[in-house]
This record gives sequence, structure tokens and C-alpha cells, in this order.
Amino acid sequence: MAQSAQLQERINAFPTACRGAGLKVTPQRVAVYSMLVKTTQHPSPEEVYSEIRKLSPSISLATVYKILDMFMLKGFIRRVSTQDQVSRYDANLAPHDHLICSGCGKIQDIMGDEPQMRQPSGNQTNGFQVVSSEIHYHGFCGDCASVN
Amino acid sequence: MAQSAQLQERINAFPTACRGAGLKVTPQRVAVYSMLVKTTQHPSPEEVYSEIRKLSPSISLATVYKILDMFMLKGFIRRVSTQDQVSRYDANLAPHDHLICSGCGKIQDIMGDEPQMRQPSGNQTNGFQVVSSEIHYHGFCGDCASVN
DNA sequence: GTGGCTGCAAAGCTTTTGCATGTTC
DNA sequence: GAACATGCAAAAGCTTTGCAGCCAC
Repeated sequence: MAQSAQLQERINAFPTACRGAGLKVTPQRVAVYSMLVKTTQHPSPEEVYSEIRKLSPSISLATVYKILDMFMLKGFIRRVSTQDQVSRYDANLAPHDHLICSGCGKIQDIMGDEPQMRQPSGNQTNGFQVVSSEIHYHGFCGDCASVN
Repeated sequence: MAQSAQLQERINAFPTACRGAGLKVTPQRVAVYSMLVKTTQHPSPEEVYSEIRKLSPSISLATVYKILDMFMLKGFIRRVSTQDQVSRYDANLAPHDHLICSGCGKIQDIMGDEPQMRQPSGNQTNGFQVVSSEIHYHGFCGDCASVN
């Protein structure tokens, strides 16, 4: 599938991007980045940690936090807004929208029409300069809809 | 202004709504509800607490948390999604969109066109049933835009 | 009077910080 | 070899919980 080849390409480009940003390339950073690029979920630090621990049991949770912060600072990933108490991260930097399940809390990405085009309507913006936008759809995913 | 009369009406209706939901009406609950209805901000528990403390110094932070949870459960208020580490609450239950300032973190409400009408485009929804939606506009508010 | 609510204090999570050791370049 | 990253442990937030006393109904 073309999609996964594209992801692999981003992973291959990571060491160069990393050094370009003035960061050293370490196994821990490669592991965190690869995991975030590959998943369609929006994992929390704890989830990143336990996933990576399967392969590299010596990694520490504090390191995961430090790496995520650093990646945010360098613009490699971004934080997703959530209503619950944990941070969630996303390596998909293309503008896209979210389906948020009120049942299980899962967040699914969907591509928007032309999200760059959206502007707030009316004159209530008070000089606000829009840089980007995303739609949050709340509801129930396939699994949870069948239960409710 | 018609707007503030409408808010006052919601505050006046609160004791009845409260009892209707099987809750006792206490000064603390009235204070929390009034504060949330009146503000156009989206205060965190800590902010609710310190605001109410000015008038009723004996209220405790744990009580504020319990009241906010109970109000959520009863559908009087809702939690707003944020990227930072604190919960924020909103008593404005009408569908509306948000302007989120990347500079100062402030979240401003704006009314959408006809938000009920929005549906995710394409066929990537995988059986997801949309209940509601809101647009998050990211950018810089009037104050922060002039600095940047 | 009773059940539910409040306030206090303690505990539980998530996240951050400091520092010695280890790794990348 | 120097600068930076990691891992550990401790600390710092934010939030939840348990329980005795108090208040609304």
C-alpha cells in the first residue's frame, strides 16, 4: 500500500531531520518517532512508554516525556486537545479533523475537505488571526454505536 | 442588554432545575453555577474556586471539584477540550465554536453558522454516528496578534 | 430526623525536575 | 572529549477519595 511506504519514508528521513533541528539521534528518539508515525491512534505518554518497552525494556517514562516535549518544541509532533486528564500526541501534521467517541474515548483522524479555507463566520472574532482549524465531531464510533 | 437578562433567567431557574435532577440546592452550588453562566471564559476548577472564595471564603477546592463533576453528570455544564493540563468548563450548552489563542491560551466562544448541519465528508467515518460538532480555530487573539 | 453535601486531610495520577551516568558526534 | 541525552528518584501539579460534621428538605 502506498500509505505505509510514505510512512516508512518519514521514518527514514527522521535522523536527518533530527540533526537538522540540532538534536542527537538516539535509539529512544527513533523508537518514539516511529511509533507515533505508524499509529493511527493518538497515544498518551504512558501508552508510548509501554509500547516501546516491549522492544526496549530499559527506556524510562521520564525520557518519553522529555522526548515528546522536545518533539513538540521542534514541531515534529503536536498535542491533540482532549477532555480527559492525559496528553495525547499526533505525528500527522497535515490538517485534518477528528471523530471523538463519547463511548470509548477513541479519537479517529479523518481528512477534511479543504480545512485551510475555513474562517469563522460573522464579526465576533475581535481581531483574532486564524492560523489553522479543525472540526471535532462528537458521537459514537462503529463499535460503541451498536451497543447504544 | 437582553443577553444579561437571559443569563439572569438561567440563574433564577437553577434551584428548580437542581431539585428536578434530584440534587439539593446549596449556596456553593448556586455560586458555582452563577459564576459559570456569567463568565465568557472557560474557567478551570482552580479559577472557579478562587473567584467564589472572594465572596464565600469558606468554600473548599474539593467541593468545587465535586460540584463540577455532579453538574457534568446532570448535563448542566460540559468540559471543554484543551491542550493544556487543566480541565475547563462551559455552561453554554448551545452549539458553538472556539477561537483558541496559541499565545495566551484564552478560549473565546463564537456562534457557528449552523453547526448541527456539519457532517464529516467522505467515506472514512467507519460507521461513526455524529451527535455534535465544533470547530476549533487556532491562531492569535487581538492582544497577542499585535505582539507577534 | 434523614440523606445528602461540605470541608478537611490524605492519597492517587500525571507530569516535571535534578543529577549522576552513559552516548552521540 | 565535550555536549547532550538518558534513567532514576524525588518533587510538584491537578484531581479524587474517605470520613466526620453540617445542612437542606
